[in-house]
Amino acid sequence: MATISDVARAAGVSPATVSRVFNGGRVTAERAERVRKAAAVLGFSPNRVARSLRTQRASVIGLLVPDVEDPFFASLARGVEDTALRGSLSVVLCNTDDDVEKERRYLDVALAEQMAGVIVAAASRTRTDLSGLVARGMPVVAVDRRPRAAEVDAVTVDDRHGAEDATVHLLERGYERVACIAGPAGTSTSEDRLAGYRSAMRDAGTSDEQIHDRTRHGDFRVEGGHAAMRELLALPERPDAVFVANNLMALGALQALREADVEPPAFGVLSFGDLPWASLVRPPLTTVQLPSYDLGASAAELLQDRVAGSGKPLQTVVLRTVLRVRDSTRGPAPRPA
Amino acid sequence: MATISDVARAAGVSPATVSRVFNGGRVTAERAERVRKAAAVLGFSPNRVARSLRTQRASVIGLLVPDVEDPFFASLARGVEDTALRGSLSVVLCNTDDDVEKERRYLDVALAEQMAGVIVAAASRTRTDLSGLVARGMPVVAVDRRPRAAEVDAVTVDDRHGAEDATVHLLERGYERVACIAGPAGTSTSEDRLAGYRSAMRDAGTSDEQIHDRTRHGDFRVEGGHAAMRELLALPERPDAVFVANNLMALGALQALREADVEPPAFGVLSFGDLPWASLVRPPLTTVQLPSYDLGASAAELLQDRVAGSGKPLQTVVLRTVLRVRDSTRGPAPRPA
DNA sequence: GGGCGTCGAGAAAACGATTACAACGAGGGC
DNA sequence: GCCCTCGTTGTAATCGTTTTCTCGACGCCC
Repeated sequence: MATISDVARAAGVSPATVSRVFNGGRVTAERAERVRKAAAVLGFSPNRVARSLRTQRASVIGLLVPDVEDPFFASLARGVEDTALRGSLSVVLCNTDDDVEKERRYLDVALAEQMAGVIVAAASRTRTDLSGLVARGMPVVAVDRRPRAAEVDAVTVDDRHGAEDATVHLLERGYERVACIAGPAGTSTSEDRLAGYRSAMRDAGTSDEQIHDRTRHGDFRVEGGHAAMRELLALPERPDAVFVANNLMALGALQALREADVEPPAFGVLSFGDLPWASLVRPPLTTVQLPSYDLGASAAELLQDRVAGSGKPLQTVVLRTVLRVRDSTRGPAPRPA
Repeated sequence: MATISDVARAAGVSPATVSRVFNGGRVTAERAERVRKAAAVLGFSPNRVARSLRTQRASVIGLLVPDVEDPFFASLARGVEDTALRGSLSVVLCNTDDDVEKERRYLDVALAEQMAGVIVAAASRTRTDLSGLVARGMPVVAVDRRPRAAEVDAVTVDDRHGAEDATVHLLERGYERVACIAGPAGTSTSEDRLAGYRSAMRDAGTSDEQIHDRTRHGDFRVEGGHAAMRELLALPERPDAVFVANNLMALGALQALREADVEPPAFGVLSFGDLPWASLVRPPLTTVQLPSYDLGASAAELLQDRVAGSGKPLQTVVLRTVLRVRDSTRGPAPRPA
């Protein structure tokens, strides 16, 4: 690779001048032209590593998600990447597997790598520690999940209302014993969605004991949804519908239902979080659609502002969910009169 | 952040000694201990940017895929990331959208960023140009799709045989007019799969004209599959089964079938490339399972070898596909005798 | 015409690590 | 006892940029 000095020599100027040409310094038109020509001939493009070292700012941001194989986070990642590209930032992808230790190691890398900033879907609301980054002046944006300490910008969805609306929908459709497969304790999304479910159930007159009995916690993964659904089906007072707190667990729940020969919509199924194939499953699945792409895009925009040095006060952007009603919640079989 | 000199001062040694402690140089045990203690106290970890500049080698690799929202590439990305992590490399994610120009820009970034290497699922077999990177000594591994110029390592699947087996399966199940929704011309995966389909059809005695008439090209995306399926359904001699060359187009094809009230398995549907929900669609979809994760993992391993300076001759690793038979190809309705 | 402000360009000092080289001390062989 | 060798350590150069000075030239105003 040609260096800035090579270009300088070829154009008969100093390296400083070349740098100024590429960074918008004041250079006479004639010299700038000579530099540009020389750079083109030599195929020069500034070494970003050296630039980073000097400016103490990289053109790379980190994106920490639990698992990019989850369609929700894949879409979010896509939103981040598209937006970052427009700001000529590169995105380093990190899968944390919701493992706080793994997450911590990645955050250390972000520091050592002098990344321009980090977007993180925190593995744990209480145990994820972003204060080290913040203290060292690294811009951080929380996405999807709120971290406990509120010292960073955040982009989330309105989990609580989304879950409440969804649960109300199930009740309105005539289901009488609506169960809930919640996420793991300790993530804000899980807790908020559970809160929404509970709130709707209480409003409908269900007792706290019943609500508690009909709630299971999964791990936001297929297997967890499967196991939780089996437990729910084994209850003495078997539920007739389930609100599942994320897409992958809904997949597991559907499998469990199929194994037990229980079919929607006689048994109502509603997934919080869309699935690309939700309309193809028979019957098509009612879902709460999450603006996953926009979540990523907004987070990336917010981060870019911070990287550029915006001094705005911290903000939390909350995006809306949309209930997409399909056949899986059409209503229970009419009861014999 | 503490620098190496800070640590050196705190430990009462020279920066060189600190560096040696961290890079396996010869240092007396007593001093090494002092250095480690000082580093721990100061929370020091070597600045990777400075290290990269000095050693001319980064700890970041680029991963260029068409679209990480495609479950196939998401899984592949996951394989790359997991493997890279073990070698303490970070992965920069780049979505090319199969756009050669966008891909070229990303390759330029890889150079400017001095990345350790690049794994690329080439946007085009003929127009993707990796020679610039290779000429500058950057390790490159092609994944999933073979580039034309064979001067790089590659990890692919056995597309041709997989497609041939799949087509044979459809024929064996009694379908008589097996159509094909192929990918865009110009990618090796598309061409190899089409070749496999053709080969099986010819062996079954189908004429080249008929084969040609029953073939449509899509863009590897949902919409392309949808459009192609509609065209196929409108043929005067309507096919009774379709071999779809990738997962997303299969999704589109299924939608088109549903809109036309055509149901598998009376109409056979087989997807090349798995879908996480293939078993949930009714009827469950027969697929050719691709080792997407392993594809990524192998590519990352190969790249790490190269980064470490392995002088082995170039290699191409070909992974096997597995035909996963499900109900969508159970066979056509028995014909009236 | 002199002083002053402005603008452009170059020299050189960072940024924080690695590493070639030289220096130094100790130990062993003769 | 001297010299050679070997193993550790420190000094300083280096990677390729950006950026702060400094300097010179130029133009303008009084």
